[in-house]
Amino acid sequence: MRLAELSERSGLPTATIKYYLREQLLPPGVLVSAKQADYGEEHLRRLRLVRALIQIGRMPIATAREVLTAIDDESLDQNDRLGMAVGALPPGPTQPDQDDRATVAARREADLLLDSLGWTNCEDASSGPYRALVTALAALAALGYPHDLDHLVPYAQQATRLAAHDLDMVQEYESPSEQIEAAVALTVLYEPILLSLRRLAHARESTLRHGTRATGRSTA
Amino acid sequence: MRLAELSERSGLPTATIKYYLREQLLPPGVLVSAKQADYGEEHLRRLRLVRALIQIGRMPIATAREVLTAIDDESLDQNDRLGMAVGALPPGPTQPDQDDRATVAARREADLLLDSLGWTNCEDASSGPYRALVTALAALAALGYPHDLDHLVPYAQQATRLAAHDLDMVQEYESPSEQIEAAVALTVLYEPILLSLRRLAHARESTLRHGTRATGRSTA
DNA sequence: CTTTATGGGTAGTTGAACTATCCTTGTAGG
DNA sequence: CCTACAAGGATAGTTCAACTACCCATAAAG
Repeated sequence: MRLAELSERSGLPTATIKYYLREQLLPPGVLVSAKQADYGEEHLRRLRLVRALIQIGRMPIATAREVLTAIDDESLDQNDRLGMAVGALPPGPTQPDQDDRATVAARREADLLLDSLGWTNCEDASSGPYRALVTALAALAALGYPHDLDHLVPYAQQATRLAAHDLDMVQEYESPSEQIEAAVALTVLYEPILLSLRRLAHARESTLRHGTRATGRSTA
Repeated sequence: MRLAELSERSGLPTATIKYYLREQLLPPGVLVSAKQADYGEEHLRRLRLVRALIQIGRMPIATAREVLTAIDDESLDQNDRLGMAVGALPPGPTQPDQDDRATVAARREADLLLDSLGWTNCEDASSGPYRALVTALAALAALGYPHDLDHLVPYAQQATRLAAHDLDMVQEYESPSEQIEAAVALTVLYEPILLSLRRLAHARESTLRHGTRATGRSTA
């Protein structure tokens, strides 16, 4: 199909698709003649994935490119490829963390949690999720909110169950490439689902506890 | 304390603090004399909350202002105030949703899920979380990934447990204002914790299932 | 009484994600 | 064959959010 048709079917302006081609988020179409390219269904699908990563995953274009590069790299072995793809997902490794009092304490708390769960050496101090965890714990501490093991362990338990469920989903796929794309897509797309359900559950639980309650925008 | 000291203690440039004052994210200090203002500990704390909302909650300044306005508004009754505060948190109500095939189907799936959980009328179609849920389901569908009840119910169950835990935390506080700030802060700050733990659990679970595995940036 | 710092306002900067334009090249109808 | 319309590709411009640098008048300090 032509660029114009790709644009129509994806709902994106041609200028945006050209931009994605330039940024290498979308592989070029096959040149049917020096000035005409042809795109297939795989381009449409890739475009949908790109939009999911950017809009729903809220990740910058450079990050999306990294992820897609890892997904496409058939030269690496499966483990490295998967590791690079999900490792590139935001939150990426942030700056070498200022070592203020609060951060050091938060890091200790995080290590304590991971140790108590037996999640040793799964992640060293450089991974995005670990950093994000420490940052959030530091912010909680700075505001005086609870962030000790008693409060974190329930979260970790639910996370463990979700992870098992997620891995089951990924293992439904056969080919390495499919599994890696599934791992990326399901990691990213189930995040808003989880957060939305938590918010909805807050509202539900609050109603149960306090009777009627305004639950957001019903007033606006 | 002076602006300069507030800047030093919060780690933010004075220019940024002045910007937040202008944007009404921070109440003005008490004018000690037409050209000198004085700030207290509550300003420092508010500044930390603002940074948490913006950096960790990744919300735009305008949204943070809405949330803070609701937190501060002592004129409303507790339910409305809480509802407005958490209702303003992102993802806010997005545009009136294009009614393409995929979105309609996703909405039906979402309604089915909420019905099957008995979460009726907790949230109507206009709330942010509901919209985010529908959007994510539509994206999953477009990519051909599972998004049916069987896959969503486990997520909803874990979300329910987390919500109960969260409400317990909020109810530890006595005053209405404290509860509302706690609800906002804990809603926002536990989100990255939950997502980080899920990612870490993915790595852990993957190691258990497949033996060694590259878990992200260890290769970079 | 001078020097330096402060608060407040205004305008400029930066980076990300597009978007509009131009130009060259095909391609097709007559 | 010739002309006109459209596609592809490159380049520069736009928009928005979040800061940030500068300026000026006023105070507080020495």
